[in-house]
Amino acid sequence: MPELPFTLDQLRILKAIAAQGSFKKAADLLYVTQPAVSLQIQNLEKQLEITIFDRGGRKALLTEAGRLLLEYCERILNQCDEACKAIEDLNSLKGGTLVIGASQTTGTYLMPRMIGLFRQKYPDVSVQLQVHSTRRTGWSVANGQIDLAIIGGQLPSDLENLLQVIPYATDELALVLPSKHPLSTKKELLKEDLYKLNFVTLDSQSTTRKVVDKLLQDSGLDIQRLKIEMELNSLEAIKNAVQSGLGASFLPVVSIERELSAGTIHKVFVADLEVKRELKIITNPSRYTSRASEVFKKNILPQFASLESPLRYL
Amino acid sequence: MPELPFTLDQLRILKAIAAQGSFKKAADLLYVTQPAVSLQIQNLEKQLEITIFDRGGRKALLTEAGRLLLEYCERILNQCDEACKAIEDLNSLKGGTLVIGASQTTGTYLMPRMIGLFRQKYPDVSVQLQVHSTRRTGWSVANGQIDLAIIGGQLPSDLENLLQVIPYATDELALVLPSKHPLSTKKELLKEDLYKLNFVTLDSQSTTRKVVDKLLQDSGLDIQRLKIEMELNSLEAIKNAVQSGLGASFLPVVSIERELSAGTIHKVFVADLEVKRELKIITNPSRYTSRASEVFKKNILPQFASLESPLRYL
DNA sequence: TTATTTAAATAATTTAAAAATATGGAGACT
DNA sequence: AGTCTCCATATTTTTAAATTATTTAAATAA
Repeated sequence: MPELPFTLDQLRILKAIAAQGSFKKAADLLYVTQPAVSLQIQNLEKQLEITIFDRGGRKALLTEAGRLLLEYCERILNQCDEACKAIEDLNSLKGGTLVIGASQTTGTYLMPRMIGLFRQKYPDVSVQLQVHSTRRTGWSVANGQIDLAIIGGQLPSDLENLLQVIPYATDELALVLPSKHPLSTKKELLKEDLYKLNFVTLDSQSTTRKVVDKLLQDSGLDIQRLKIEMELNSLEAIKNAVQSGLGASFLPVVSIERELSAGTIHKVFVADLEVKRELKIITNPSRYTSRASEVFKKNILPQFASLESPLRYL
Repeated sequence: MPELPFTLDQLRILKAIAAQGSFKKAADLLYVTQPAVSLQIQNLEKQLEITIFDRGGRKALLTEAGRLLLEYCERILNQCDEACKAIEDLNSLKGGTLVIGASQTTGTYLMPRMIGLFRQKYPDVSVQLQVHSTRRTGWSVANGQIDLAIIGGQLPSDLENLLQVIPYATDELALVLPSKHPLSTKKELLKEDLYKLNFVTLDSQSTTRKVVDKLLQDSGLDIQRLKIEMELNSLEAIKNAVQSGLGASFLPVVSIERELSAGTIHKVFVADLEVKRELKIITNPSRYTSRASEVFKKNILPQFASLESPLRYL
């Protein structure tokens, strides 16, 4: 690694003198005194072993070596300016990439709207959405591949300590029935009614499925007695199955907003049963937090939910 | 003129850390202590308002902003290296341009050989030869358009003080006759014999012509009585005229070397008459002297002549 | 777990570089 | 000649950056 025989300040001074044709004017332009300019150029000339300016006449004129150096000087300073701009853009969210992690549910129904809002405000930041399991999302946040994620399940305990986990919103998993189902007209079901239903569920690996099972079990239900018509790995598929009258399901309300208002699916309350899960924001506190990530967390997320109110849609 | 938010040293450090993956190793590489490296990066991060390195783990990893900055960093440092190389080349005469001025005579017969020798030694320095009158050459040297010149005439007195005038060599203006001329067999002519000759001369504007006229006049000759057959503006044309038997002429010996050895022109001595002029090197002491110019003056010129010996040809 | 190693941050001191102020000299213009 | 402008130089002051020494934190090994 060779030492550099000049500094950016010297190049800046060189450029200013060349432009102004005068040491004095260059000094004024750069808000320094004239001797400061003289000394810097003298240093530069000493270090490069060249004469840069002809100081004889009325004007300070570049020598051949000076002109050569000036060419490089301009290029270097331009690159510097560009670098500054790029960094500024990054700081002011006019560039960069935000990588967001989410589970299937939030990734499908919630994140697109959030990302839409974010991109509307910061169209120059590209956003990448990675939909994975809670576990894998957690690891990605831990090693920096994901800036910020929303999860609905439980993190492995080792990750739990490593990451910052902030409760974000409550996601209700509503019991939904086909609109033609006999029980769909009732205002409220009893827990025992659940045993009469045929369920269409997510497959047993899914975090959401586990959460539902656990909550039902905790509320005293025997999940073995529940009849499972079929297991599908896509919420959309389940929704279609329910709408076709194939069975009932516990689905996140965020995923059935449209169907509820269209009346193609019925949401039914069950006495003494609330199937809810906490959505949590996870970040890695020991890693660099990009501005984009900060902004997303502080400005975008709160617009969609708070701890007190359920998830809402803009 | 915006202030620059970073220094080249900081960029150098950034690059080193990125390459080594460690602050410590970068410090070793740059022959500074580790705190110096840390502090500089901290300054850089403060000034740019970004985080550049993820220092959490075993290795120092670049953040997104860091990677962005590094890209520019590499480009900037490369340009710096290139600039250094270009300057070095200039210093070691591997580049640059040498502008030489000369009068018609020296420019035609002397300079090509000198420049040939120079270019043989320094093939990467391009040389430009400007043939002008003594007056114009002088002004060009004064305002820096010409690095160095050889003149045979008298400079205007204002330029005389401004420029450095170094006697270089004596250029003899020999009386030449057609080889068939009756007088060409004589060993030596008398001054009076000149009145019998028909002269082919340079036009009266020419410096060389003026010099010749003045010397003849000074030696007691009445130049009005000399018969001038014709005035031409080219030495080559005069040489041809003389060879064709149209008349005699006073010509610089440097211009008739070939013809003398071929015997197509005869050089004749005139008793008590020496038509000689001083060739002088002129430079501008108040201006930057390029290496190429220095070398030309110190190494090339002395090989062709000295004050004691007349001009010689290699 | 605890000890050990390694890396980076921090604190305090020293050193060095780059400013400013004041002054002097040379060329240009009146 | 006299004045003005511009650059160089000398000296002092200020500021910045480097060093040594120490602390903190993380990763590795016993």
